Amino acid sequence: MFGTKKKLKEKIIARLSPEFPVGPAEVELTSTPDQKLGDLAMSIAFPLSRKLKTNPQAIAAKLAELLAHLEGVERIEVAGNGYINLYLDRKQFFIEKFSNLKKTWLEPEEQKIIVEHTNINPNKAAHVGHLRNACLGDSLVRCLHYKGEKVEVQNYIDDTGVQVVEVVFGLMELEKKSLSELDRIPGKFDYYCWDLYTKVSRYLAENPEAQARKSVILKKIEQGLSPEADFAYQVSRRILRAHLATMKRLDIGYDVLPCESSILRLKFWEKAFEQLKKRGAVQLSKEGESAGCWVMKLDDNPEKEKIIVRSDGTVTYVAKDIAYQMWKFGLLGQDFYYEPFIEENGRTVWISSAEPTPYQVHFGAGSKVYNVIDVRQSYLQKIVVQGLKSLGYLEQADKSIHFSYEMVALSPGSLAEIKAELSAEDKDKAFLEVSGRKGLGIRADDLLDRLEKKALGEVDKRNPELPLPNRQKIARQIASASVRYFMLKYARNSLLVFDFDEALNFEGETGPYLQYTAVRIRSIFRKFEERFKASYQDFINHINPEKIDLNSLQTAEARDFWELVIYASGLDEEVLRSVVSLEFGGLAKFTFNLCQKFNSYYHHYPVLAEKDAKLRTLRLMTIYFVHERLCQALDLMGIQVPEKM
RNA sequence: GCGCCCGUAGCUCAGUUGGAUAGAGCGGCUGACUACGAAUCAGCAGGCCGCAGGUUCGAGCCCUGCCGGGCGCACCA
Repeated sequence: MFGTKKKLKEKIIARLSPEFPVGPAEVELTSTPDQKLGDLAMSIAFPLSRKLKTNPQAIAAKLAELLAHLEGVERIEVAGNGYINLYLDRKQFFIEKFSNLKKTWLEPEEQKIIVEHTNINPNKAAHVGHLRNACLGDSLVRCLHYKGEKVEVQNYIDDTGVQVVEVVFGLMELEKKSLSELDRIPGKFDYYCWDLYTKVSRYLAENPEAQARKSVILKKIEQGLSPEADFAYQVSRRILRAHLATMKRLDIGYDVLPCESSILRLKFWEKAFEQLKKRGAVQLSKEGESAGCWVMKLDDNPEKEKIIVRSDGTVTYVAKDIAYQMWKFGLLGQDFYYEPFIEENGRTVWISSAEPTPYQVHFGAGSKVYNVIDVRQSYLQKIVVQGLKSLGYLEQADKSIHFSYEMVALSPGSLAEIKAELSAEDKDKAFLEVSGRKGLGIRADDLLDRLEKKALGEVDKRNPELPLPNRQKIARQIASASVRYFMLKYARNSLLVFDFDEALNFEGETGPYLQYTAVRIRSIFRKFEERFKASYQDFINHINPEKIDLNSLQTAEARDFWELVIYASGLDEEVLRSVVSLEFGGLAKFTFNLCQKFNSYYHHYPVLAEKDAKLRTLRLMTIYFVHERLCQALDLMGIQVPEKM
């Protein structure tokens, strides 16, 4: 559809521009509210009527006359009080789309795009809030790939921050563990730390004097002194492995894991600081509350200033982030060293190192950067961008995108299910924010386990003849699809109140519904091969699309066929819209609607049972067409199609 | 106090730079499995789009004010 519109638009402008003041900005082809009103609509007559001070209907009639006999357009009508509706040449359209199923009209625009997502503090298990981040980020990556962009996926690891420090504090001071005992802690280490982290938070709240001991540990970790730094290293690496394993369950992967410890040891900040000072982007505050600190003034509010370097010379989180952001754009004049961390499906995931390594790989230096971070960080992200601006990197500041989304909260029902202990104040709220510190959260692996268990039960009922490993694989695919669709279907600005009943539903607008639709189409393909003793793919490849006869279709079927075809052709546009708006709800909705339309079609028109060979072939082509588009859409959402369901 | 976001059906949410008759899912009520798989489909009920003004050919969408809710505004990350 994207390609069709693009071509049509050019032709329309060529026809109209000699007589009317119209250009690419004015001519907009939109869909009609009803198929009866045509396939594409233009509302250009309305703005023109204002400019030319005549009534819109008269202008529309004139325009329609100029547009008569456009290639690919069967007829044009003026409708309503001035809409111009285009009816496409259906056969030509279908043949073109059918013959170019693997092709996209979208084109890459950037040299290299960096997408940073997941970014979980390596001190506890991943929870549902992190899943939203990773699912959004991964779908963006997939859509950018589809568009033809070169993409690098980064997952930033804050392995020296206070969150890790608190777990180290817990291990050393509360649990009295030695470094060698760490490896021997049984079970899921990320779960162990989940509990330990809340225990430490409570301890620190009750024993304020312990803060000093914690600060000592923090300093030692930042300076790389043992054994504290070794503890932090062990803890963060082991939990990082757990996080990557969790994300792998959702088919989410990464190219590189830049670590804060590397940023500190390679002195990235010092390089950034020099540039900032030279440019006057930061000033040494002489008076007031911030005396002795290096601060950055805010563009939109000169009264306010943000502290970048503390009076004791240590750097804040934003400072490190500015340096990191500069590195992403290749503005630091320095790179990390790298070593392989793990291998996933034949893809190496690299991790940063402060020491030279034998590996000649390089990351960063993107032309555009997306940071997938929740909305609460908007203020800090703005400061990071301002840092780039005040250094004179205007283009980079412009292409430094904060992909923000609202947080995940828990419904009262969900809180009851995890047996959360709530304060009197929290009990009255309609929902509660996920909090690792309080231990309030649904762990990602717990959710996936529950979904898999439920899915396996359903698969067992329907496909008892399948071997257990197959059924388990299907259950995993269903659980993953369920989570991914759930995380994508909401607009990113809307607060997601997590509820088990909704998340565990496999019916209606859910991931499994989409999978089920694809499975049923494939089931027809399989039956075709059994019945006709021929490869379905070969059959499709040998069809001559020119020979199809759409006029032989009954009125209702012609309508339903066309609706399905034209809707399925909207994928390219939907992907582009997702990438531009960073909203994936539209893509999710598109896929769901496509499935609904197909399921309805499927109930009305038998395919294999159809006696008329020509009609059967046309229906086979139709469902093949839908299947291809559907699978592309599913892949963009990271949803796999099970062999059976 | 300042800034950002949200308010649409009983519930959870869509609504494509302002466009034609505001849509889904869940829940409720009717129906449809000897069929290419019922994790499905067909249908019914359910709406002062928070409230009040304004802008215009046209407003759920834009502007102003108000009401209700959330999140930011640290020498925390």
